[in-house]
Amino acid sequence: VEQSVHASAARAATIKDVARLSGVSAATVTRALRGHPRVLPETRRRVEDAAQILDYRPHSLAQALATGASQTIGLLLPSTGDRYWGEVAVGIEERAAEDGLAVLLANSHGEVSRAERMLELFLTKRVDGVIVTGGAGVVDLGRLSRRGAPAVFIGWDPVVEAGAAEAAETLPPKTALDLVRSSARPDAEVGSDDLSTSGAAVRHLLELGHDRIGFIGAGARESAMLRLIGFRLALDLAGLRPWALERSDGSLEGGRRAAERLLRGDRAPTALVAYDDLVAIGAMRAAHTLDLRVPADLSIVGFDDIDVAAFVEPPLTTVRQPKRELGRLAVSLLLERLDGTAPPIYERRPGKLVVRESTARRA
Amino acid sequence: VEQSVHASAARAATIKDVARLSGVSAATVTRALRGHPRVLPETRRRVEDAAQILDYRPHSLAQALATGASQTIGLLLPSTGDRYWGEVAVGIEERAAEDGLAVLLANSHGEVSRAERMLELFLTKRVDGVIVTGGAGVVDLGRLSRRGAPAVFIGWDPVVEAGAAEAAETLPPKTALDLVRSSARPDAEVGSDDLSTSGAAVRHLLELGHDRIGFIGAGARESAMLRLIGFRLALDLAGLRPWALERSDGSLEGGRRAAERLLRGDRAPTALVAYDDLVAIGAMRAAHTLDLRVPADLSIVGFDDIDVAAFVEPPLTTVRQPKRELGRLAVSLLLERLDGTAPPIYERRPGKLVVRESTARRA
DNA sequence: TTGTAAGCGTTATCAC
DNA sequence: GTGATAACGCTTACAA
Repeated sequence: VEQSVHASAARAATIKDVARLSGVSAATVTRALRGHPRVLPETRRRVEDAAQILDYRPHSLAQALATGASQTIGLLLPSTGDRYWGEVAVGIEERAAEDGLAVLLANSHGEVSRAERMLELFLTKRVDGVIVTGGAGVVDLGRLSRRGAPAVFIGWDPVVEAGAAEAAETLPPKTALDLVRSSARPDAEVGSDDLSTSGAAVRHLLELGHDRIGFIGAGARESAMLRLIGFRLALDLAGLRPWALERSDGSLEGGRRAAERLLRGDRAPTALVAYDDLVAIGAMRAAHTLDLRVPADLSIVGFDDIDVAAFVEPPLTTVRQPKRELGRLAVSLLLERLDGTAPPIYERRPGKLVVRESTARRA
Repeated sequence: VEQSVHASAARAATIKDVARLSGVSAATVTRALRGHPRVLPETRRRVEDAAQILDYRPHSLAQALATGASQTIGLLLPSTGDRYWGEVAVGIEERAAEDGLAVLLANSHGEVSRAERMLELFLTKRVDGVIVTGGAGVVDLGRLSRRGAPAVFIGWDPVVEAGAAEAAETLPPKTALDLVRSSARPDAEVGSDDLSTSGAAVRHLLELGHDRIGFIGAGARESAMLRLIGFRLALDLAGLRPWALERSDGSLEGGRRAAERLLRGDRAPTALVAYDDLVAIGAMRAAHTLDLRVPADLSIVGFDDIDVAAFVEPPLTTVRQPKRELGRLAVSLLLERLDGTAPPIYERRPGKLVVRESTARRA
């Protein structure tokens, strides 16, 4: 082994260096530093001092190899560029850091093959567990668990037959709900309480006197279907029917186009519930283009309360999701699963209606 | 060593298993699998088959320990919740994945202590290099290099004296520029070409006949100072002076407040260059609140072209930054530095003016 | 071309 | 309480 002349300056101190300096064995160094109960206080002090002097940091890869735990978790996001998931990621990273866990990041961009590849990378890197976000119903749950990596999902998308999105629109709401919920699910999943939260949005519009309320969804992802079903359920309760339903891809442009279709017909609604804020902002754009005033001619409510929601024109009424909290919660659940198995869990957190200026009493 | 009866099912295959099955030594397995030139084709095939059969994946932590390279880089962001940095992160993650590098993520939230702590975590995890984004002028460059971790910065904030932000406003532009550029810099840095890009924004407004042009900055971060200086330089060239200067913290709300101050006075500008799209959108909000029409009464141009920029009311004229490209570039530069040292580099990428509806000819 | 053996930096299991 | 010593899974001289 080649060693530079200035070895001490170049090379990071190892446990052996500390052992030598403090006059004990490497084994004792570990014990002293890891808080093992049976170490003489005096010994512990000597070791700690030596470690301090040498600026010793345990080599975490070596630790991982020896212990079998890498103290690292994998985080699979649709995209860090997405402001919703970006915020969720903040909560995840924050909570993980509190427990000294490092976070390995990957974006799936909604592509199955990419998701699989990145998950594989995580497993190669020997993560202790993974958090999969943004509905990757396609992820092979079996493989994950076979490989011994506990996983927590945020926003699981059930693997449903082709017609699921349509079913959520047409089947009796309760039936549709059963259908959505019947799919195989992961052991641990957290998310927002889409069903009730969507109801809150509808009730707000009902209170404002609206009865021609439309909905713009976002395909077959679970949150979209649940929000739609919640929407229908709430209308049912008021003895109303959805005035119009449109689908989008959940993007700004998708929202704009869907709203355009909705508003150009002769069955234009007076109020609109959008899948999320992005779709809602897209819809507002469409309204403006068509010379409709928001909220005078059209009320709009979104979901999430992303940061710009309060700054668009007019400021958007929306249902705030506890984004960071969801992230933190996911890590906590994962932590529980890291040592031993925990019971299956399906946690929903409520959103909160934030009334701003995009909704108004029906003209 | 305890071994379950179903060892083969429970335990992941190691290199020894592959060696045994293919009838060679572990050393040969490595060589065969890593593409070492001197392996008999026949042997290589046998090994590959065995690996395939056993579903063998090298334990990357063990590899890292043996080779000294973890094939992992650390990414320090201000926040994944920030849409600009979120997009940059997409480019980084994407480019890294192409080279099989894993990305360790951490958010600094602009806090020095947090940044230091996370950087420390990265080093503990033995990352091969780090990418530090969003102006962390406070990061101890010396320590990073002493610890042998190459670093690439995206958006370095020079460590400047307290009055720097003011200097950028008051000193002769060229002098201010020298001042900003005089600060110690990291070896490798990439970013947008703020100076020229800002000029493009100003020229656009000049062409529209504006001569009362204001600027809303964002403190002492380098990009803010350079954009301000570019702004002043471009006005100088036209024989004009800045009509008004305001500072903000670079947030939506900060932009709103700054614009409010600017627009309520009797020296209200007819056009505004904002530090970035967030500030610009905040400013638009202020304008609307004050019953000013955009762009009829006030033209506004932003920077970045974040996704909502095209969907706010009115759609925002802005300078598009090559966000993902910057991220990719940073990884490429880091890659060069990973093996051996590369020459210092300071790469600027130009932005592109995207004219939409928030700017118009002066009334 | 291939095998042997040492080593990467820890931790865990024994003894003492 | 502490020290040897053997793992952990892989790579890389050095021999053969």
